[in-house]
Amino acid sequence: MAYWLFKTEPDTFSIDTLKQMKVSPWEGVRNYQARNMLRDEVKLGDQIFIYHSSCKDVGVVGIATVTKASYPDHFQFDPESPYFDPKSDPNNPRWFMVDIEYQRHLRLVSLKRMKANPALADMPLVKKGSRLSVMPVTEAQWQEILTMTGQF
DNA sequence: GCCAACGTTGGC
DNA sequence: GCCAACGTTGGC
Repeated sequence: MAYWLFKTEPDTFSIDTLKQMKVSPWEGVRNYQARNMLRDEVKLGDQIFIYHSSCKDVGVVGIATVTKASYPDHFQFDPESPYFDPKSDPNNPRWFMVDIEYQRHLRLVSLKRMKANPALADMPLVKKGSRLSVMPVTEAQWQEILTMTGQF
């Protein structure tokens, strides 16, 4: 089982939205590096930190698990969707997604605190200019962030 | 294949 | 809302 961090803008889709939906597709990832991980590496049962970006309280806010691995993101073929990609070929889809299930909220671990923690210095998240929206998390980083919530 | 122009991300 | 940093596009 592997660990990941998924970014989302809470104004669009928050940890609370996920809690209400219980299970949701993680659609709309339109970045090749992130796509490759969603398509090839994120597996059933993997654990995910949900991270809120572009908002007042930026940071890790909860945990989800993968309930369905890698399948084509159908929104890429929907002209009405903001995630529509006219260049994607239905016979060879460009974008993939997974389904995730809400597990629990965490007390906010802010980006500021994560940046200040040397144990997390290798995370793409804390590096200047990083825009990766799906990233791997090592077991040590996962445990460190859990410890930082103070919830045990 | 280079790289300038452009659009987007995301913290602040 | 600003803007630096980044990824993508497309002309050549």
